[in-house]
Amino acid sequence: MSRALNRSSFVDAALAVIAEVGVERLSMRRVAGQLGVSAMAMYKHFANKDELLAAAFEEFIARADVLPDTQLDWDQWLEKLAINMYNALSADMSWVSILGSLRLGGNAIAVTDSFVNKLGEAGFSAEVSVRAYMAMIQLVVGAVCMRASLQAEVGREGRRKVVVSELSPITRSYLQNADRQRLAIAPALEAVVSDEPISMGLPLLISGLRQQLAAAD
Amino acid sequence: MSRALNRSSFVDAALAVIAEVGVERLSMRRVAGQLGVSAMAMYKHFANKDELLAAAFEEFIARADVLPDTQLDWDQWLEKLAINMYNALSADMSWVSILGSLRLGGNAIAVTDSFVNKLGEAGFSAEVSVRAYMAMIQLVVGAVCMRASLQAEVGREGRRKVVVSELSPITRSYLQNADRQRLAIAPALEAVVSDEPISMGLPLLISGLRQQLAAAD
DNA sequence: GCATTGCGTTTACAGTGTAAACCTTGTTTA
DNA sequence: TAAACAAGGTTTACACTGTAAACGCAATGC
Repeated sequence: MSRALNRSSFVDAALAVIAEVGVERLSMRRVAGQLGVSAMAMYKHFANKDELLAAAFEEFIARADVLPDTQLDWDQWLEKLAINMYNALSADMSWVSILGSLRLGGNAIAVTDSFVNKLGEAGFSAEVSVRAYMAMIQLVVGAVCMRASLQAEVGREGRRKVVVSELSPITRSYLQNADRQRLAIAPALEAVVSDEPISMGLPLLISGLRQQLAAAD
Repeated sequence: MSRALNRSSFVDAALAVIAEVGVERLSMRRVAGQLGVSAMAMYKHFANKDELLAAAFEEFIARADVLPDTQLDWDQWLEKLAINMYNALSADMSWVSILGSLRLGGNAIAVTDSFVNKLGEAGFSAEVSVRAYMAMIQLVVGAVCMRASLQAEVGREGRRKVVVSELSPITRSYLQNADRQRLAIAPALEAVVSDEPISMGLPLLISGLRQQLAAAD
């Protein structure tokens, strides 16, 4: 039969399925069906579904092509990288639902390496660079998670009013001790939801790094 | 029969199941079994599994009791809050696997409100406060995600060597253009994994905020 | 006393991941 | 060349999932 099937055929098919129906609806049978092949065929190439997903995510990272132009200064480079990552993940947002259970692969680590290299050239120590990378990727991942949550929330039944009666006893008592019966913040939060979530932490992170660099000189 | 069953009985049972086997192995039948009741019983109290999970997470947040002592200064208060959140999520790490698909509830928003209030007292504008909150929670969520990933990775087959041959063509070509055949960063990364991931972004964020506060005066 | 309604039950169905055994090839070896 | 092997597919089977539909029973309101 179609004997050309190999690991990457299935990865391609998996990415196609994900683009179409999202990660959470990916099933072995569906991916196999994409290639007109039985589900069990994949088990000759992948130990299990998790391994298939990990491989697909690795390929996703590679294709996303997130590394910015090397000519940029470290701060712009960092910002661009974060935005690229955020955009890539936002476009296929269903990845977030399994980000926490994915295994890191070589491609993910290669990106880290480039980052540390770039900041190293700018005068940052390796340790600070790694910390900065962690912070950046945490911001990106967290932002995508939030975006997914907020979007689901908004899409469900329009904006939802938050009232104190919905709160748990613990939190409610806290609020009452704070002498407030209403959540003043709700409107501000809503205004912010429509903004790009990644634009919040990033400037703070970069300005913190600049300060650190200046202090070291 | 045990007619005392209500929404919160099931939430309690769900939290018990999660503590025992993790979120990803929670099933309606298992939760119901915990109460000696049929699975379908829950559908009289929750529209579906997602709603049950959302309710369980709300209760989880309330019980986590993350809000720090109000007497603390804003920076220490922020740091403590982030650490509390991180610890709470780390203890029941399986939440991360669905963090991206959870719906936000009143409890989550109440924490936001307290945060903005605290920073408001310290002289931050509402807008900066909200941004800071977003950044903080993104760091926390991202850190937990990373921790989960890294832990899974390390637990799988010991430390894994990263070699260039495992990389995708795209990434490999980037690395070669960068005149490097080896990933120098691997050891540094490994050294960092055992550290507390949340300790990286947080100081950077706080120092960025301090700078912003000083500049506003 | 009777209807209604709340809250459980059982049954059923389509879909899941994957183990086990099998079949069909092209390749290696005696 | 015959025999053995291995790669990579197939079919069947199993335990498990979320949940729709119909049913039953007890407490409540008229």
